[in-house]
Amino acid sequence: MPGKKADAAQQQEIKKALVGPQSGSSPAFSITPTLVADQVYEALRTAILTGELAGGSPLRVRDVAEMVGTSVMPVREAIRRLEETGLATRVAAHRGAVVREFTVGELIHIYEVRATLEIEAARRGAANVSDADVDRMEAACARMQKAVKERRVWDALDDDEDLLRTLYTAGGNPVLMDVIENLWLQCRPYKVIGATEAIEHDDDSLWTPQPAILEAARARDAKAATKLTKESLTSARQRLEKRLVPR
Amino acid sequence: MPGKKADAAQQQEIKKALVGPQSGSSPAFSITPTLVADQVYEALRTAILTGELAGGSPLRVRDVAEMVGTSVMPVREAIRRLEETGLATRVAAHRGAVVREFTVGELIHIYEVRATLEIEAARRGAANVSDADVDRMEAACARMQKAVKERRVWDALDDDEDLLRTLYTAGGNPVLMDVIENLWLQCRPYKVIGATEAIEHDDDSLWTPQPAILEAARARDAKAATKLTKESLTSARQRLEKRLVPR
DNA sequence: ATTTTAGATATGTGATCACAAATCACGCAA
DNA sequence: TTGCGTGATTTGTGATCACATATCTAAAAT
Repeated sequence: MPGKKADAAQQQEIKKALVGPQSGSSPAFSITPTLVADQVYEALRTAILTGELAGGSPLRVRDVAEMVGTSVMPVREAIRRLEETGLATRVAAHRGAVVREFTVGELIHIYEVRATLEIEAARRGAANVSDADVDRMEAACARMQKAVKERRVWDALDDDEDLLRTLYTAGGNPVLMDVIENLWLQCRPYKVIGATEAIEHDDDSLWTPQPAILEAARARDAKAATKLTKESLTSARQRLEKRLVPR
Repeated sequence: MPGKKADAAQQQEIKKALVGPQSGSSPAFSITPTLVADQVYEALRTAILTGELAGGSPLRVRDVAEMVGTSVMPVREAIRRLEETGLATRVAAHRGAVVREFTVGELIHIYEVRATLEIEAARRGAANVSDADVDRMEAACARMQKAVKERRVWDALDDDEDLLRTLYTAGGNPVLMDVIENLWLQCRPYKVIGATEAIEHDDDSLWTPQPAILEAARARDAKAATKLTKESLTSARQRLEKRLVPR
C-alpha cells in the first residue's frame, strides 16, 4: 500500500512543520487575545510558504488538530481561510483540502498579473516615497545582500519583499498593496525553490535589480522604477517559461 | 436604548434577506452534495451584494444560524470566508464580524486597481476573442439594454459583467480574471446604488460604453478596447470623487 | 479472470454543549 | 452629577459527540 506509506511520511512532515513554532512555549503576554484559529492559520500558512508542506499534501483536520494541540474546529476555520487565500484547495465535497500546487502555467499567469500591478505600484511609489521610506528601503536592501551572502534564502526573500513593500505602500493605494501581497503569498513556495537554486549556483541575477530600484526611488525617478520592475518581473517570467519545456 | 432597537431592525432586514432563497424548499435532487456552509456563504454573499445587508450590519452567528435553519457551525465558516473575500470584517477578537462598509476613498482605490487590471485584460481579450465570444458579448449587451429599459438594475449589472467577463476571459489568464472578479464583488453594493440612481435620473451614460466595447472586440481592435475601458473606469472614478466633496 | 457489491474504515461535516471574553446595567461612592 | 466597580447578559469561540459520505478491502457472482 504505497499510498498509505506516502501519507504517513507526509504527516511526519506536517508534524515537524507545525509543532516547532509554539509547542511548549509559555503564554507570555498577549496584549491582543490571540485566537486559536488564527494561530492555526498562521502555522499552516508559514508551513506552506516555507515549502515544509509541499503542494498536494492533504490537510486532515484531525491530524492537524492533534499536532497543534487543539480540537478540529479551529483547524476547519483555518483551512477555510487558506482556501479563500488560494493556498489550499478543497478537492471535493466530503474529501477535504490539500495544499494547493501551482502548475508552471498558473505561475506564469500569476507573474503576468504581478507585472501589470507592480509596474503601476512602482510608478506611484517612486513618485511619492518619503526620505524615511528611502531609508527603510536602503536598510532592507543591505539586509538582503547580507542574507544572500550568508545563504539565508528565507531572510533574503523577506527583505526583498520588505523593500518593495515600502516602495509600493508609498504609492498610497492600500488595495493595490493588498492584492499584490496576496499574489506574493501564492508565489512564495516557488520563490523559495528558485532562490535556493540561484544561491546554490552562485547566480545573483535575482538580487541585482533591488539596488537599482532603490536608487531610482532615491531619485524619485518613476520612469526608471517602472522600467526596472518590468525587467525584473519579465526575467522572472522567462525563468518560469524555461521550466515549461525542460531541457 | 437606541442601539438595541437599531439592532433589532437590522436583524429583521437580515431575516428578510436570507430566508427568501431556500426556506421550505424540498431537497429536490442535488447531484453535487451541497454543503450547508456553502449555502450559508452564498446566501450571505448575495444578501450583501444586493445591499439587503447594508454595510455595518452585525453578523451574529446564532441569529444567522436560526434564520437559515442550521447550527452555528456552518455560519462561522461562511463568515470566515466572507472575511477573506473582503465582504466582512472582524471587528475584534471576541466581538464578531460586520458587513464591511467601504468608504468612498477605499472605493476609489478599488477602481484604480480595477482600471490597471481591466485595461490590460481588455487589451488581451480584444486581441483573442473568438467569434463565439463576440456572439456571447452581443447577446449580453442586448440583454443589458433591455434590462436597463425595463429598469431591472440587478439584471443590467449582471449582463454588464457577463459581457466583460467573456471579453476578459478570452485573454487567457484565469488569474487575472479571478482578481478582477473579486474586485467586482467588493464594488457591487456601490454599483447597485449608483446604477439605481442613474436609472431613476434617466442617465444612461453608465451603459453607453458597452456597445462600443463590443464593436471594438468584433473588430479585434485592442487599442480601441483599452481606450474604451480606460474611459469607462476613469469616469466611474470621477463619479466617485464627486461624492468625496458632496455638492 | 473481471466486475460488482457489501462491509469496514477513515474522514469531513453538522449539532450541541460549555466556556471565555466583552459589553451593558445597575449601584455605590466621592 | 460623575466616576468607578461589580454583577448580569450577550455573544463569539473551543471541545466533544454524532452522522454522512467517500474510499478501500474483500468476497461473490457472472
